[in-house]
Amino acid sequence: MPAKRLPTLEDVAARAGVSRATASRVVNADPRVGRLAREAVQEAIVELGYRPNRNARSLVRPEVDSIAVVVPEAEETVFSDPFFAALLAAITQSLADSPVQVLLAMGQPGDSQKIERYLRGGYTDGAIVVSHHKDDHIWQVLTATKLPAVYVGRPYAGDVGIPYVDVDNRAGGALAAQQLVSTGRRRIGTITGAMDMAASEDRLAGWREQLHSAGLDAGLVEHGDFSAASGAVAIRRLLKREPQLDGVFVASDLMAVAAVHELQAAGRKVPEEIAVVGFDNSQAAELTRPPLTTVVNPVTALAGTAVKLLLRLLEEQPVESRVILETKLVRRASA
Amino acid sequence: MPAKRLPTLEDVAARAGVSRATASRVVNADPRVGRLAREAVQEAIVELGYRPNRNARSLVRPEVDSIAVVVPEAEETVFSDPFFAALLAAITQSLADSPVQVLLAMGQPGDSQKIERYLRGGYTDGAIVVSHHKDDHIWQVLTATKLPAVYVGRPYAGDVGIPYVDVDNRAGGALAAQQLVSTGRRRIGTITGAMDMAASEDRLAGWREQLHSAGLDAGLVEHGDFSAASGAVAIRRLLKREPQLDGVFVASDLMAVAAVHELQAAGRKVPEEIAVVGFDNSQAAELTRPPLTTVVNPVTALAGTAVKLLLRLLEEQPVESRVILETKLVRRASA
DNA sequence: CTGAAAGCGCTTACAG
DNA sequence: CTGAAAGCGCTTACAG
Repeated sequence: MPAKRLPTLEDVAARAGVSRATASRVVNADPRVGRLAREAVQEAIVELGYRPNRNARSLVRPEVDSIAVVVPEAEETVFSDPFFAALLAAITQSLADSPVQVLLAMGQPGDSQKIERYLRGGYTDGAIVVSHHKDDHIWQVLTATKLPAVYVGRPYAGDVGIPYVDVDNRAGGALAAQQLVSTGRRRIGTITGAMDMAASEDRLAGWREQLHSAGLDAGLVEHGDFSAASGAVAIRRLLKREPQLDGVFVASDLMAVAAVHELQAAGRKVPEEIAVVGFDNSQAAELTRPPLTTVVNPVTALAGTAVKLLLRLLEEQPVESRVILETKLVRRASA
Repeated sequence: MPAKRLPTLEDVAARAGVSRATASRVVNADPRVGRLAREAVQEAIVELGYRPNRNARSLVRPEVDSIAVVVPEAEETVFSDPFFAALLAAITQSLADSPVQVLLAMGQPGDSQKIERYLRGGYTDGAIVVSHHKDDHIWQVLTATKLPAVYVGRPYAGDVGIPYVDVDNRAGGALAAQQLVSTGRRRIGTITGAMDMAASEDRLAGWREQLHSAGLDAGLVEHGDFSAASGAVAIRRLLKREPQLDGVFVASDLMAVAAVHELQAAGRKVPEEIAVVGFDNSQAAELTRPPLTTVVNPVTALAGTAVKLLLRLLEEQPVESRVILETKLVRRASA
């Protein structure tokens, strides 16, 4: 007799004096079980503290158990950037009423091996990949293993045969630039996100496009990496390069808030002397002083669409290969 | 032939011209497999895009697969209160090098049924329960199903036979009060957390104790629920009740930051006219103006201890029934 | 080094 | 309404 063994359905059946089949039917709320049998089984379940073995069930009833949200970023990043928090909350919420588990797989962006091993390992039935960098090999793994997957954010490599949802980042960057231009700013810079990500490229492209068509210099570009610290550093560099800087588009609110703090610390008035436009429309944008003018990142729609696509993929139904969501500018005090 | 079937080990074996046993050994990196066989199997795996079926493996090799972090709070709360974010990050990190999955189970605090069903459902091998309210029946479920579990934070019902880790909340409340008293404040209030949680009780008790022993009125108590909004409401009530209020201990930084904003909006200078002490030592405490004096909630140690205890429980080793972590005050500008 | 066979805990036609 | 039996995909003594 082993030291400790969890009670199985067999134990429950024995105790209730019925067959495993009947016990199983009770557990699964199958209506065609007699009252006496049902009650006996229910009692046995309580007495034994029976919990079904999920693995055994899944083996024989192949349903969707879990989907992984893959974020090739460090844990600190994931939990400190409100964009991820909001996206994760939204994904979790879209699946709240289904029995599908949401697993979170994170890992250093440089080293996606752990994630790749995870994806290959059969731990999950599908994946939503959220923050995708140029150098990771995630899509190759997804393709090789045929794991149903959806990207949030255009894959850097372009169309790789995996459907994706994205916000129109290019239009967003353009909106931001337009706001700065149309309010009379002339020395306009931008702080980009990590340049190994498609979103950063697109936002920059939109910004650049607008400056060009306004006949302004589109050279005042500094690269951040979406972290608060990088925003502070970048704005300092920008000021150094162009002391007359009077407007800046920062590719995320997290960086933008840091940049505003930095500007204020340097004695520059926002928005009087320099206007700042962020991206994301996160809570922080609203709470910081002055409140941030920013481009909306429709997190809930992004999450909902990704989940919907993945669920369809898992049911082997056809899905759009890409969905691009519109964005808009929210005008507040900073620009 | 079914429309679509994932390749199994059997398929791999057939393709490689070996037995399932050998194929299995290659997948599990068993050294005693000949080079030719190994290579043939590896090739087959790649060609077929084989992913092992985790359920089948777990069935036969009963290892710890996943642990659930149970937070009986709404998704929004979990993702907006930095305390949870920090705790989740820390728990995830402690398990980063192990193959153990971290599942996140959330749900409305009033309605813990969904969580209870989840816990009974056999979805996970163990649980860390993080934010526990008086009315939920989680511990009863854990006890009934013998699911290995650890609480972060003293269970409201007291010693229920489930080990827990907690910070010394009572001492923390006392430290906060002491700081206010010792800097000459005399009309000192407090904003509590949700009163159906042990942490709120303990922090309040510590605060009360100190005021009593300083011979001050300990009646200026307003109840919040740990949300930012509740902090704002509570400080207004406090001011209404006692316009001379010159010090307040707020039971979380999230509420404290909101209270400070509210005070500033009402034209009160912090700390000159009114001192504020928070709890948690979250990032926000550092970033808000003025920076918050606050009591440290040692999140990393809390998480690390909880994981350690749970892992031991899962290995059926004996564990302490409770671990209480010390706390300290971090002095900044707000008090 | 390799394979045939048993078995993990469950569900589900099938037969009654 | 109920049970005997097959089978899900894998691992692992056991025997060779």
